[in-house]
Amino acid sequence: MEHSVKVLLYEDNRDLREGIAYLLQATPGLQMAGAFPHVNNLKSELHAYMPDVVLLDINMPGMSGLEALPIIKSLYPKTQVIMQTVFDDDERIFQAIRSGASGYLLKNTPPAEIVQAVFDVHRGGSPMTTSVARKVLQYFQHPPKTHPADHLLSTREQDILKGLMKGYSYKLIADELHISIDTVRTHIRHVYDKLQVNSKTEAILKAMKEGWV
Amino acid sequence: MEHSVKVLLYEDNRDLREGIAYLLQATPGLQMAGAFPHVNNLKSELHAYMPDVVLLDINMPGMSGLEALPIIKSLYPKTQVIMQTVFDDDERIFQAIRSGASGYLLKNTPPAEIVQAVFDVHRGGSPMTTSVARKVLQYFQHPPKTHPADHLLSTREQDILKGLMKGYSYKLIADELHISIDTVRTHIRHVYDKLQVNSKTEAILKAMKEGWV
DNA sequence: GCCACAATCACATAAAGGTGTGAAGGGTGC
DNA sequence: GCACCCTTCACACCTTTATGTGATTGTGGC
Repeated sequence: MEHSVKVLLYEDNRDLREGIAYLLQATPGLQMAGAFPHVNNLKSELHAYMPDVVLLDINMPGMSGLEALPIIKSLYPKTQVIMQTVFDDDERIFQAIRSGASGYLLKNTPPAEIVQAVFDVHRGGSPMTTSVARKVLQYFQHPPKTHPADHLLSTREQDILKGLMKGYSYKLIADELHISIDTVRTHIRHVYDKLQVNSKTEAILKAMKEGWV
Repeated sequence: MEHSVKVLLYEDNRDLREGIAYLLQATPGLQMAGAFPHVNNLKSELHAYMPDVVLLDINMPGMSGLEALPIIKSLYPKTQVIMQTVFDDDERIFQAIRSGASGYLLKNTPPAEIVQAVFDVHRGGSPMTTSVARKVLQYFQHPPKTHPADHLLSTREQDILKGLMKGYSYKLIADELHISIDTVRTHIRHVYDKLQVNSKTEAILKAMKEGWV
């Protein structure tokens, strides 16, 4: 094989940091470039060590791993980053993914798997704790819907809005719902008032942006 | 713990099927309900065994695993399905995910990990081969864009369409692009012709559906 | 040079959409 | 009962869009 994989580790817990560092350093094919308790000197450390893989704890004093991640990916896009955290809440996970994380491990991951994960990301895989993977899949199946419309718009108003979002004209909507076109106008007026828009296009765009596709 | 996890296995390769079946059957906490080389009797087998987890090969003679998956999920939504395949092409992966697969393992997965995967899905996780996970993450970061518009619509026509998609009126678009409103009309006419629509709304919806958001 | 096409503009007409105003019946809640 | 909202409808007036027809200029290919 070519050169060994250079790893940089950020982890504020000293025992954990030294433990992982020792393990990585002792693994053939891996090269432990450095291990730090915070990311305050991130840029200079990245420049100095040019790591292939960064193991990044999310919760650290000072700048968090989530803030550090986009910096790493913007400066060195090819660097693979594995996030580590005790929390598996959706928000952090998706923020990390959007920022370009290549792996996401919970802190209960056994050390041997961490080592495996480093190799995995370097080979182009994305090691993930299975519970994290599940959340990612669920996001696919049910893109998050913020439903303020449910109580903001009445059921009839939602019917009309759905009609608009299908590209229907007032007349078509009226026919489909078996009401007069003037009634459709009235409902649309109310929808516009509530969504604070004043054209069909704006209403549709807003409805889509808010997620109720 | 409560009752053991009931597993149903579909795999056309006899050696593989019997090997995995033996392993599952020999694992404490797992109950091997049945192992079949095809899904032609899927419904009756599901009804007979009521499995917690289904291990489903994609490439089988007759009905494929991808076709069987939606049937399983529609009949027994709570049943967890792990897909197994030798191919990791994007199309199959995303079709499986959309159909509700909870796990996705490549065929080179060691048997011990298959067993682990069964427990994982039953616990609510989503075991995935890391290369599959990578594709899923990439899909997140760069939602696929089909850009037929690039050559279908001229640059100016795309400018106008973008204006529409921002909710602008003809007049606003004209001002922004420093052209007359009649020119905007002309371009929009051409856009409608090319997209085969006949209203602003339809054009916007089509543009969004095609991905050029 | 000719052709196709992109980009610009103009004038005109009909259809669709947006807004003001008003009103009647049904339902919920206090 | 009364206030408030939802749903339904009507008429009027104006703006925005959609479409028909036609024209000029410039660019790139053959």
